Amino acid sequence: MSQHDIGIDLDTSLGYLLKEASSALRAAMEEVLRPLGMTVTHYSCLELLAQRPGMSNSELARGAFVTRQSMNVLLQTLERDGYVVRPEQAPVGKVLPTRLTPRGRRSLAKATIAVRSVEVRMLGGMTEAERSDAFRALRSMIQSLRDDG
Amino acid sequence: MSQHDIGIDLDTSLGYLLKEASSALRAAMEEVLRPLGMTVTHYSCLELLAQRPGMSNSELARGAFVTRQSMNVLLQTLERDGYVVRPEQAPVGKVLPTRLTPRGRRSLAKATIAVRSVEVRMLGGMTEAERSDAFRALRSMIQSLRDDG
DNA sequence: TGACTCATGTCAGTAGTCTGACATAGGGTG
DNA sequence: CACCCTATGTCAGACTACTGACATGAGTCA
Repeated sequence: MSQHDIGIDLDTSLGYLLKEASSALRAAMEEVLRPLGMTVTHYSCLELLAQRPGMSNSELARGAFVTRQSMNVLLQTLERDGYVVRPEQAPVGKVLPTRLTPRGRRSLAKATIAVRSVEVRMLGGMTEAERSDAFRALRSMIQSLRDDG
Repeated sequence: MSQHDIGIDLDTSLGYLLKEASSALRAAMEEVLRPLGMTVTHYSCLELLAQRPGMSNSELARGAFVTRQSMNVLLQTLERDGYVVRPEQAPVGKVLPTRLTPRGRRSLAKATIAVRSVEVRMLGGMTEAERSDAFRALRSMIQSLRDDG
C-alpha cells in the first residue's frame, strides 16, 4: 500500500492520539481504584452524585458515558450495599433522584484522592496556557462531533 | 459538600473532558462502522495491519488498546472469515506475523472512508495551529501518565 | 379529551473485554 | 550448560457494557 492510499496515518492522527491518551488515563485510574475495589464507572457515579445530588439514573448514565441500562445495574448494586439511596416511588414522573449516603461519601473521599493524583500527574509537564489550549481543543472536537452528527 | 471539598470539578477537569471527547469519537465511529458490520477494535486491527504488515497478535493488541487475549479472539474470527492470514508455525520464537488478505484490504477500504469522514468532521472547526497544539498536549499527557506510572 | 411523541426505569439476552492460568521460546547471566 | 526473567500465544471463566424490548409518565397538539 503506497503512501497516498493510507486513509488514517496512525502516527499523526489526532483521533488515534485521543484514544491513546484516554486509554492511558483509564488504565492509570483503574490502577489506583482497584485497591479500593472500585471501577472507573463506579467512581464516576459517586463523583457525579457528590457534585449534583439527586441526579437520576439516566442523567448519571450520560455523565458517566454508559447506557442507562448499565448504570441501572450499577445503581442497584450501590443501593444494595448502602452507598446510595433512592426513594421507593418517584416524586414526579418516573425519575428517581439518587443521593449519596454517608458511607458513599466516605468511599468517594478515598477514591477522589487517588484519582486527583492521577490527574495531577497527567498535567505535570504542561503550562497553564497549554492546559487551556488543550481544554479549548477538546471542547471544539466534542462540539463538532455532536453538532454535525 | 462545600466548594473546597470537591476533588475533581467535572466542569473544568481535563481528564473528564478527555473521556468525553474520546467517548464522542468512539460513538461516532461505531455509528459509521455498524452498517459495515465492523466494531472499532475490528477496524483498528485491519488499519494497523495495512500500515505495518506482519504485526503479531500482541503488537496488534497494544496498538488497538486491548489485551492480547481479546485481540486473539478477534484474530481467530478474522482468520476464519478470510480477512487475515497467519502462518501455521512461527518463523521465529512464538510470534505469528499476521497479514491482510485481498478480502481484508477491500473490507478495510470501505471502513477507512467512513472513519476518515468522522475524523475530518471532528477537526472541522480547528485551525492548523490548534491541531498541532492539541497534538502536543495529548502527547504530553500520555508521556506523563506512562513515565511517572 | 384522545393521540402522538419523547424520556425514563427496568428486565432479559448477547457480545466484547478482562483476569487468571498454562506452556513455550528467547535473551541474558551465573 | 543451567537458571532466571521476559514475552508470546492460547484456553477458560467471569465480568462489564451493550442492544432489544416493554410499560409507564409527561408534554404537545389537534
